[in-house]
Amino acid sequence: MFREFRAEVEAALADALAARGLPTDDLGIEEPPEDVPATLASSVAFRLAGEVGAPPPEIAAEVAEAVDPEGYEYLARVDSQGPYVNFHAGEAYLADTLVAAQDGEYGRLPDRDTSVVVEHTSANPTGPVHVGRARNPILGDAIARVLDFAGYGVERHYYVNDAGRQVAVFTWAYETFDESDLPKPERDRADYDLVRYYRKGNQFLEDADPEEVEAAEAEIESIMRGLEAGDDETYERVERVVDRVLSGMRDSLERLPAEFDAFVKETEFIRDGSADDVVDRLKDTEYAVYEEDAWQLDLSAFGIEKMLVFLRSDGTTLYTTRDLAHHEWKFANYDAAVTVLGEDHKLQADQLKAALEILGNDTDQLSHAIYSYVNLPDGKMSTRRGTGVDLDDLLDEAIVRAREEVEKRLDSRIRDDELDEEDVERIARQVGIGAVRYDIVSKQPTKAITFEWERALDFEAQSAPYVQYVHARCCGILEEAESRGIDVGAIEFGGGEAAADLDPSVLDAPEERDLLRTIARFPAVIEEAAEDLEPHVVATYTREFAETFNAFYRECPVLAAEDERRRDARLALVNASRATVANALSVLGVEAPTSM
RNA sequence: GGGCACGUAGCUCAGUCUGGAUAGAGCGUCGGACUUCUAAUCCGACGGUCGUGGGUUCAAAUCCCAUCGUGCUCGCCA
Repeated sequence: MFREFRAEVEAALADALAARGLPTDDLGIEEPPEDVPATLASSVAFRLAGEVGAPPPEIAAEVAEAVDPEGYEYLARVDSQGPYVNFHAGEAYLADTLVAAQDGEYGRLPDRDTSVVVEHTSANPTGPVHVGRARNPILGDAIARVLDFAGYGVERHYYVNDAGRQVAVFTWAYETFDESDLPKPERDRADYDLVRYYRKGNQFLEDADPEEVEAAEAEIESIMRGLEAGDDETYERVERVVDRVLSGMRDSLERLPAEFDAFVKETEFIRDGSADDVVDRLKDTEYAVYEEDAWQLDLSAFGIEKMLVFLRSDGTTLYTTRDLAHHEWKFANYDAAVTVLGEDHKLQADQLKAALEILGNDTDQLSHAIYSYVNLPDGKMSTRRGTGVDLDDLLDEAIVRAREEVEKRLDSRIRDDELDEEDVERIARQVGIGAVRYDIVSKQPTKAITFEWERALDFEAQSAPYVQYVHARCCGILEEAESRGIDVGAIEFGGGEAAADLDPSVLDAPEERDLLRTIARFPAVIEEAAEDLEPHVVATYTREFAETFNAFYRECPVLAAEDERRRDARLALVNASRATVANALSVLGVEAPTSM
């Protein structure tokens, strides 16, 4: 209801100002501090002081007087406090919020009939996913979920780099080295198995005799040429390695979970000729220059000083050339495209956008979500060098520690439900993985993260379990209600005749009203997170929500409420809370346990 | 060196885009609350030159300029 209320406030204030011939371009609508009872406020009086020639408090009082709440559904009262105009929501605001949030899909915004392709992760298929890379799928998946919940038609794509030097090196190494020369794999899975060849190959290229290296390089180059020429046999050799490594990486990603609608291969854009088509079209533009036998793009008109080579002197395309074809394909098939990238790809992303514009595309369709890398306290993670923490190890450790916490609490449980081994397993997994995911998704993407075990696996407040616990509490109350024969789903609202009819106005405790007001804001939080591609605002919201709910939980007994009307209203409020926190967690990709 | 990001309590972070009411949380420290719908919870105390210096403004953590520190980047790699 917050979004509706905000729209009413804007309209009412603009009307009042316009009627007095005052400018309405900046209404100064803001959320007041916590101790101010209003739902929204305006600081417009400051700006009008010069215009009107009166002190702001005087103007604020006048404006408050001039705004007419008549005819609005939720705007009940307007007053002023010092220089601020305060807007108060009426009973209908809270009552309608309570009703709306009974819907299990509460917070989902109306369908926008707009398709968005979210490309994320797209890690080179060279080995197991490590924690340094894990921010991408966690952020990317959350962005996809937020957009979906905000009413977009979302597809998730993983762009597979199966045409670059790295996979050529990999293919050569796989075909060259013998398993008996390799260390034991860290796990019994394809990506852990094959990465040994990749590491061995890279090590060889660094350390071996120059002659041997030269021979190896010749082989690697022939693989790259074969790919470029669309040679089927080479393609099959490479795919044999790529597909197997990728299947292992997918297993890791699915644990987060991060799943994809499509794995789009770079080689597709070579084989269907679209990369060549891009080259031909770029050559004809005024930005194209032929220097040192290579075709390049002068992007200085776009504020980019670095030249973009789009065709090598040997006539082969580059990653970016193929990515241009890839993006034109996205533009042809979707209304919008979002790509989640590490900050090290920032320049490349800018070049890509400029080149797409030169090719005549509307680049407003393309947004990049850029995040900073996750480093270890003593340096970078690298698949090639084998430094870094594998995502699987982090998730395993998280589950082990979560399990210890569950077991530690088993004895002291007040609640007399019996958790069996299956429950313990489930809770450990939900909490452990949720904690890792939440830790990463709750921070601004631009901020660098240094990975530390203890911090990533801290289950205390401001973590996933803190929020998950609220959900479990809601479920506990609702379950208890059901077991006492109260049909929460059948509680009806306002004006009905049954005794169980619910009257939201009995929710008059400050904790109840705070909770409803917080629930009312949820759809606006989704809207903001989707617009800015910043799911961390949803995480911030879940914390505020959990705090507000816990205050309610402390002060307002539900099942032991003084009378039935109050009990039923509170049950509805718990039901609304459950839907809100469940959906907020779902948007973050964090599971919501029904018991903990 | 050029470009881009980041710098808020001892530590980890919200708030910055869109300037506005005494700058908010958590961890840690100290002190309290379980015969109660789950204590992975709650309540209280302590803790801040919002990197620094200028500027714009009635008003700056927020905008502009400079500066310091950190990270990323500046391949016919991806």
